[in-house]
Amino acid sequence: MESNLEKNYDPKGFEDRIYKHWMDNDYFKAKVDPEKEPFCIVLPPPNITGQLHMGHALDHTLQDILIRWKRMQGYSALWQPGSDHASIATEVKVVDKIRKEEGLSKLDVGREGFLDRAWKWKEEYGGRIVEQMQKLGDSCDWSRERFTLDEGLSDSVTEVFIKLYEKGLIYRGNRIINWCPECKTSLSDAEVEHEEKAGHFWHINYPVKDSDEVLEIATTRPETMLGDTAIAVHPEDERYKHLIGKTAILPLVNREIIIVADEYVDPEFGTGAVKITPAHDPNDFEVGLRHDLEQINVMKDDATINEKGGKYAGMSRYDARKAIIKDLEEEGLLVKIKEHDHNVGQCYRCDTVVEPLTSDQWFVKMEPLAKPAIDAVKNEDFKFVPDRFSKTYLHWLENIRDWCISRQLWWGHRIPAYYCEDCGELVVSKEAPTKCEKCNSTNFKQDEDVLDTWFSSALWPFSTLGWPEKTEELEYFYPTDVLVTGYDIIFFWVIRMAFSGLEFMKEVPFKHVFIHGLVRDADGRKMSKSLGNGIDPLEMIEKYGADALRFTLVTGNSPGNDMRFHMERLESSRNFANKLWNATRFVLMNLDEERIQKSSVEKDLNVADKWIISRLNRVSMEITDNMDKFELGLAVQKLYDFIWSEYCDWYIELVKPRLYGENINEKRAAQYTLTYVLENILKLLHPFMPFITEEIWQNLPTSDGSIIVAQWPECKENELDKEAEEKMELIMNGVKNIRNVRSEMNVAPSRKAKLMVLAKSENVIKIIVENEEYFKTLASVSEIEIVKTKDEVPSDAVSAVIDGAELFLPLDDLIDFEKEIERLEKEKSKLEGEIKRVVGKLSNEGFVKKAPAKLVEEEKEKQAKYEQMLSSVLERLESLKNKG
RNA sequence: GGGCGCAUAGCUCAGCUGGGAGAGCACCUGCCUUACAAGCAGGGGGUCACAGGUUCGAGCCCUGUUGCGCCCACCA
Repeated sequence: MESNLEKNYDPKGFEDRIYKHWMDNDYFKAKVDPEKEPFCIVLPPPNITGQLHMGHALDHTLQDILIRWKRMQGYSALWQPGSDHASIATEVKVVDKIRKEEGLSKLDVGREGFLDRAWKWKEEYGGRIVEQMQKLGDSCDWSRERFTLDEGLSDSVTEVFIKLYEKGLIYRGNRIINWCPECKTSLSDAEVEHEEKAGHFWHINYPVKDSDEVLEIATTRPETMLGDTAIAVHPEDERYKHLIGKTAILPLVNREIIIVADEYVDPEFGTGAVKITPAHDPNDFEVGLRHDLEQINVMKDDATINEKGGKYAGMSRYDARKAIIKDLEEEGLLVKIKEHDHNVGQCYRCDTVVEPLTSDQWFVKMEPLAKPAIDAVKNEDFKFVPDRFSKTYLHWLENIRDWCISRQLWWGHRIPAYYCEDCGELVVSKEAPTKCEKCNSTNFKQDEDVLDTWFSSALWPFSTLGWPEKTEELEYFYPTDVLVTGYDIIFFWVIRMAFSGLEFMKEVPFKHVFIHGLVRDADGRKMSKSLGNGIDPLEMIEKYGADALRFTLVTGNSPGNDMRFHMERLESSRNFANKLWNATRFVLMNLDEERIQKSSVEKDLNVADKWIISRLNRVSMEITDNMDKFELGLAVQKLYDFIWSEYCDWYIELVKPRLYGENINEKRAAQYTLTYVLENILKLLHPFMPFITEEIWQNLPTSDGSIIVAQWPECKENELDKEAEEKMELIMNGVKNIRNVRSEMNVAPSRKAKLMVLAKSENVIKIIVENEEYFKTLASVSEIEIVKTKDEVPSDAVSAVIDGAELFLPLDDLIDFEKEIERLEKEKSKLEGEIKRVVGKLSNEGFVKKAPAKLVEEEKEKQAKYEQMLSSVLERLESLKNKG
């Protein structure tokens, strides 16, 4: 038959067309279908600011594999897409754009003006990443695409906020929080990255009031002394006991500060005396609460010193640090400077060093929410894959602190809280109240802040399905089945989805959390913009095709582990696609009719057909099993080996004689099997390489519709044909051995040779004779002669010993005896090694007694086999040496 | 300070419940065999980091050591 496939594999020629075909036919649309089991994955919503990077490519490939696989298994499979408004990232980008294009600041354009521009930005750029995802082949149900700031999701955010508030789990308070002076907003603990940095320990003397004594303290951030309101010592510290309750004079500022006793102080560390700055240090804040200390915030929102800082006002915190050190030195109060490494918190968005400071913010009270989330993992209501990440999860939840959710930004969900402008009454509600219940005022002002981006992402698994409405989607698809994400966002997202789902749906949001690692560059470095070492997945798709990229990302990758991206691997994936492409061309070229019914060829299937079908069945069982366990890398490796090494390298070669032969029945059996196995290969490969499999599928005369909805091959143990597998093993072994001998003896490939077979077993002889053709075509054998004894074999023959038979190739003058002896010696020592191992095992009483009987039996068979083979080799050597 | 991961062929990595060490790339030899040179056939190459232990049997389980990496943490 004519093949419609292009001669060369060129993914660019069909990937976009295929994607369009899927879209036009609504194959990604998931319906609520009571006849089917639901399967749902929610896409981790990419930021609208984002471009598709390798991390997405990996993350999406894994999800798409699972979704396509389940869809083929007959589930109603929903991959729920959408994007995240990414509060900070987007706001920074838009602010920057306004500044560049209009020369205006955020305040200049005002809240409304800013939001207008931000939405326009979203309209313009928010869709980019969707197009990029489509290049990769993501089979999301795009008709259900959501955005964290769209109406429905905003409703669910408000609903959640109000419910938590009414339950007393959201509160507003003055607490110490992480402040980013660059983004000018508060951050949650998760949004601060800690990095060990070289710094200094400055030892400073604080004079004790009305005495000659000084108290030496040590600090890493001298500028915060402007806000000191106490010094703390350990209550049992003999050195300082007499000073407790006295006051010290804060140098430079000349404020009187109290000396308190607090268990928090470690007498062994530093000088054992700690300056306390409740407004700029989380520990000091706690100490301050215990001792009722004043909080003096000395910084503005850009981390410059404010008016409370006296002469240092207006300086940046670092300039102030220098100036203060200098002044202390001049006053003789600087004792010493020590090198000291310490942890510095940095903003996860802009890397600016975060300043802890006290501020009025909104918080979620975490402890009551964390508990069910902890239990859920302990009770295995949902599981991490691999399991070790449950430790990370539990550790974070068990030590969780309240979550600061308010952000001093405009792009996001505005907090549904209103203040009476006359009496200050706070009202939390969906709409602005019309009248103050306390003072009857009608002047209300909404809270200026927006919510942490992750507050809305936390609701993603149910908000996207329609919650708080009771939609049929929610009923059907929740809880979702698998969440696929990188280990780096367990804290940000997984944890928050877990407790949110449990709180509002009373059920875990997903059954499995499938964790993957990072894609690093070839040198193992993290891909990053600043290093410029990022590899653009779109460029790779352009050059090698999406299938090759997907294949590369999933092969040899085990769950939770980082991987390095190597171009050579991408090339080898592309080569694999090319291999499949060409195999298909071969099949298509050799078909004569549209469809061959199995029933019409069943009686003509030969050992090769039965073998490849049995192998296909076995492999498909194993692959399904691997996929059930999320071992996608193992599954795809098996498939690769089966397709390349068994289907292409062996089976296609095995069918050629029949395809080119005269016997029509034999030919049809071969044609049937070729296409049958190919079809199933395509199905098994489809989740991994969707484009090429679809392109080929649609060019097969035997296939219907789209492979995306074809049925996943299911197989049972009893469909395996062990006899055919064993027979083919013998044939392939023989062929391999003959090839090996010929190659080692430097026999020209064009030279045919007679094959003489010496075997005890009639069955072995029968198999070899029946499959004479294969020896002829695959091993350059001219004819086969069965011999009864060695005497019939010419002395100048080379031999190969396989299990059950001895194979001889009489090569007349071509024999190099020394070489042959050398080869046989090698064979001999190999066999001796094997025998030694087996005998060692079997002579071990413990093994024979305790190992499974089946295993012992197998070892015994091996021993007999090897000994038989060895004696053949020895005889052969003997006769050669006699000759020489 | 706690927790976790990694160490297997020259390179990058697989190795699922313990039962004769694998792949890709690289290397060597021979092949343009009418699907494929992005290919075919054959080959070389590993004390599975180290030291103990459990076991009839350990790359795999346990203990310890070393090296590398990551995460968490309020010692100023």
